[in-house]
Amino acid sequence: MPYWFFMFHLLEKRIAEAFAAKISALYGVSDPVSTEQPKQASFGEIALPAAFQLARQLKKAPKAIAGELSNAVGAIEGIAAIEIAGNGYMNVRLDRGYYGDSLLRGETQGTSVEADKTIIEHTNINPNKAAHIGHLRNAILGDTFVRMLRAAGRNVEVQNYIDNTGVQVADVVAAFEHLEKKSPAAVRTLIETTRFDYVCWDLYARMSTYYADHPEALEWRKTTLHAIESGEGATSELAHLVSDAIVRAHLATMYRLNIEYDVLPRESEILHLKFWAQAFELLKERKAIHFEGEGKNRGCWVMPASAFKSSDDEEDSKVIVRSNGTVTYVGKDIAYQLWKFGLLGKDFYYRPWHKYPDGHQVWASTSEPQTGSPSFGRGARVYNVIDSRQSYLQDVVVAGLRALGFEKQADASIHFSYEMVALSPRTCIEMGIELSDEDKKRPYVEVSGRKGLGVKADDLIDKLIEKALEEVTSRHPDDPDAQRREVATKIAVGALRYFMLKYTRNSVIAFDFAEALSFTGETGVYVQYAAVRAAKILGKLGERGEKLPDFQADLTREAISRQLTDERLWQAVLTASKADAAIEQAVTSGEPAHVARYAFQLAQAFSTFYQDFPVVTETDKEKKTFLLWLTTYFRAQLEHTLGVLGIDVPEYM
RNA sequence: GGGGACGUAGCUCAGUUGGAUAGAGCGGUCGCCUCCUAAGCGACAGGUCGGCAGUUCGAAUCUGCCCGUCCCCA
Repeated sequence: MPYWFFMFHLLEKRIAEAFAAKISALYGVSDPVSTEQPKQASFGEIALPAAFQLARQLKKAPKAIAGELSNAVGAIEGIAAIEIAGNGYMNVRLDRGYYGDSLLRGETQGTSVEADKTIIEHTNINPNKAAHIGHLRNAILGDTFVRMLRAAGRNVEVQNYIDNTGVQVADVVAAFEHLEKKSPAAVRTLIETTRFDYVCWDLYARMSTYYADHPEALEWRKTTLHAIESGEGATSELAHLVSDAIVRAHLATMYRLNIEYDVLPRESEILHLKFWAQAFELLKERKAIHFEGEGKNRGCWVMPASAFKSSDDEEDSKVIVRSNGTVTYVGKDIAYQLWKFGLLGKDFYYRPWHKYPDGHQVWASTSEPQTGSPSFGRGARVYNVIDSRQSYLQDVVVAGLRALGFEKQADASIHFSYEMVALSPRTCIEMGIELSDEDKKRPYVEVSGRKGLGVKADDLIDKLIEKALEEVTSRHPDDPDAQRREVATKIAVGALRYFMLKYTRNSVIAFDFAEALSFTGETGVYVQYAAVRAAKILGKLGERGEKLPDFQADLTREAISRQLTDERLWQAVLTASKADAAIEQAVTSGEPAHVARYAFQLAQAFSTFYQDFPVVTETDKEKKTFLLWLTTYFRAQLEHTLGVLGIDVPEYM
């Protein structure tokens, strides 16, 4: 990564260090000096509030301290001036020529990828029906965070856990066997001839209704779960058929959104390779859980509440193994989390599952020994992208690690939580979902797979593509259909990914079709449009028979300095140079929305530049060269930032 | 009952560690295509940052209480 990607950061650091040294020398105070963005661009580029903090300790007016400091600090490379403003702010003005020159001529450093592995688990959809918009938020957040970390030089492994032995799969299997009377062969035909994930979506909702009306049918669920766990017989075969087909459908859906995975650890292998048994021994051996002899949890293995919350009430203990000997989800999750850190003492085998068009291979766990397969897991840090409703269970998992003595790994277990995607009442009505008067007044209505209430991911993507195609066709009616469709697809994906990313993680998204289908304002489409226009300027140059200048040769530092006296150009350069600072900050705060927000600001800066400066027709040679350089720089930064968001730039729009 | 999240413009949301005149998009009103694509640009209107008290030189931000919405655990 070129060091100039961090030009702004570098100067901030340089200034902070220079002031910290001077403060220490003058006042004997050794606090780190913080920098801020000035409230208004006209104040300068970097603001130092240090005088306010010192004022209390030194019992002196902030303004006087600021005056002393700015006089004493002396010349700093790359800084043009320091001004005192307000009650004691020190505002720094950068040397514009120095800054622009560094961006143009800065030398590149080799990319250093961290040795430690970061594991990100996301998507994790029950393989029993089509993916819906809630799953999209999970996958898009997870995938974007992966891209952010990789852009910041981290070594990342993407896992998508598949619960192919759970209740949800069992219910669909039971529905095929008992409601539909289908043999495995008949289901195989369905898989080959229908939108199987959609068929299962409806069937799952039907089964749930049936259970509600015929509670005795719940016995089917029990026997089906047993059959699946045994791994033998027609029912088990059916379960594998269903879940494998649905997993393929999910991966195809996610691939439409540029989302790929490295490995699919599956619950069936966790069972057959007896991960839980191993974890159970460990938990007992290290006394992380104990057998309850009395009370409501009599006969259960429980983890004391004191391990995961500020209560030692026996009532709040978490049951890990039920009195009938079956293990709870949390128990299995602890085993799985131990495996992710390489702490379980057991491992999966892997077989190739799917190869993406770019050659990237996804592996799936298997219980049969394989030759030549890679290894997974053994992470130094683990992010679990799971919605906030499960934060209690995630806390218990981390407490389990802690109780086992794995403090470091407990600290490195991060629940990357996010709020759910619900439906706006308006959208429910549009979709023909009946709402009670009470629900109509709510800001949103929760989706429910059990009721089949929700927006399917592929339906939404299709709808977005059709809408984009209309727009593309109205602008380019004569272009070949395939080309228009390709452009429309990139626009649709950009719109969807941006929509899911623009909200911070802890805000509930009340999904609204009108909003999601919007292509104006703060949208992915707006950012793509900026990137397309930047590329178009450079394309236009070629059409006119002109060549791109050799910027390093043609633009002297003096020339850059002259051009950057124009405030508008300076602000443009400044905004464009902050891409990696924005990404870095978003990584630190764990908030992909910050990258989306920066992308929008970057596109806004370009749109303003585009409006103010006709590049191709510029007659002043030096200015034209500079404008062309800035255009290439904008283009690179827009594409880089969109890439981190997983959004492609269309050929045209 | 216990734990957590949230409450900012008509609507949907940002708001870095407490800092300068609280921002953006949508919606509304009014302008801008002979010129690299108007999926764009500019301007205007719109606020008791849920309420009260406190800490502080300074609070949308921190603390306490209250009101309201949602989620989880029992």
